[in-house]
Amino acid sequence: MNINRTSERRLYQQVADQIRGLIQKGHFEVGSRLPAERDLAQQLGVSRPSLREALIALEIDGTVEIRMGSGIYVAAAVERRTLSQAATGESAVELMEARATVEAAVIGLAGARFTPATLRGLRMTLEAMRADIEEGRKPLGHDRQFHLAIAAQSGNSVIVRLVGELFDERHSPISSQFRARFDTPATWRHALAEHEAILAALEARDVPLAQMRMHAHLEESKRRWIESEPR
Amino acid sequence: MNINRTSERRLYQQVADQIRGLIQKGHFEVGSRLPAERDLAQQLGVSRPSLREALIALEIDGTVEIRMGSGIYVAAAVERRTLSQAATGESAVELMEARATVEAAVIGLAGARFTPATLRGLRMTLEAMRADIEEGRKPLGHDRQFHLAIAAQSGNSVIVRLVGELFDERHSPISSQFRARFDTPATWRHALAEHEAILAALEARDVPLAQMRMHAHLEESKRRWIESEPR
DNA sequence: CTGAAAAATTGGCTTGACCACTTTGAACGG
DNA sequence: CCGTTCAAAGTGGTCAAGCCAATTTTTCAG
Repeated sequence: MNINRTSERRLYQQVADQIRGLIQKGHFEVGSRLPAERDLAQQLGVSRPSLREALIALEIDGTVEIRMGSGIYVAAAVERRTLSQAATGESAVELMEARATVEAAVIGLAGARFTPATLRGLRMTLEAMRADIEEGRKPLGHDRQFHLAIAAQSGNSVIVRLVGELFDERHSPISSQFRARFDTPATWRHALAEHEAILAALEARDVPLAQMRMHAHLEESKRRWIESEPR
Repeated sequence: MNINRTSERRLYQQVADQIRGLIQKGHFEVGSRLPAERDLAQQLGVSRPSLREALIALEIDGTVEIRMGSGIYVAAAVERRTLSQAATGESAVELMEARATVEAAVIGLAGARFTPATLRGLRMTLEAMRADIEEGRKPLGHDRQFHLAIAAQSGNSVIVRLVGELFDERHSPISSQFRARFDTPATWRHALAEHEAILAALEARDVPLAQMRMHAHLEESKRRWIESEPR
């Protein structure tokens, strides 16, 4: 039961995913007690501090409940997820589908309103995003800025709010694992390339193409999410 | 900078709170680097593993960003707007434009999934709406049901929630006058007729036409709203 | 001045140990 | 036989010290 030590993702994230998987596969009943920290660490092939870091992550997202002196228990809240089999994954999928539908439509609305100035702004945002990636920072903020700047061109504050809320939902407590699994330099580079394709279509004044590419971008994000899901 | 050791809260939670406080009080600038783990642990009077547990909690909730070999950085605060704050600066006109854009796109997504059974359901809803109007009741509930039933055919719960929230926003305190001005038998009859046109397009399996008519319906609603506005 | 290599810095992870709280079960008294 | 008590075992909570790997800074040769 060893874990790849050279992965880009931190060890506690891998361990947390592994434990989530074991719970969802039914290796541990809801409400039951997990093996003691010392034993579980040995079974998973990691040290106790690393296991504890994973347990804190699992405790924060409500997968597990830790009782001092007693043990680690599978939280009742997980029951919902177990019912629909990885409902967190599915809701993340639904979220990305919703974004694909809405944001493609929004480009249609914004359509003709793009000016050279706003296009320059978008390009600057993407350059900042590229710098983030190359310099090891998380480009999340500029990712958000790109999507919101496009929405803003609709001139409709309700739509801007909507796009922002959907974007932020990836980071709600429910999807806290989203970032952990999704956030690697490789996936960010894909996202950047797709952003640039969208911008290129906008610069060419080809609104339908920009719509298609926005849709494709969010569908690809969904696919990357699904494929990164631990088995 | 000592921490109460006999508290019931776990140490990592106390440390995480303390660091959040320091950031919020401005002791650490956004984007700046925090002291190294070893130093920070000593400053806070805890061991390095305990500090690391706190950092994981802070990393998960997005307060902090950890870069291997580089340092711990204060993440750019993603300001999360609350729903209550939603309506500031947003007009009913913008709301209806947003609905027109989103709900037309949703029909495209739901598209081929309409079955004879669901179409029968939609027709029944419209009959109930007609009955409401003729018998002097407010058809608001069936109006909502019609829009939500269409959204539900997308098979995407995020979209259903979205359409529902946008519908309900007409009735937020800000738009309390909406109903008073808009809610007349004449306008409801117009709305019903437009609903029936949408349904007819769906029954004819003409998705693009249905999209156009949904868009037109909500644009017409907006127009009726504007024209009824007192001058 | 430039660029590459070495040193210092920093986070990532492990081992081993001790403390505090909870549970368990056996001894004890009724 | 049953309930109580209390000590031992089990479990999470925390700490200390150290080594490794990635990054940053410094040094120094060209």
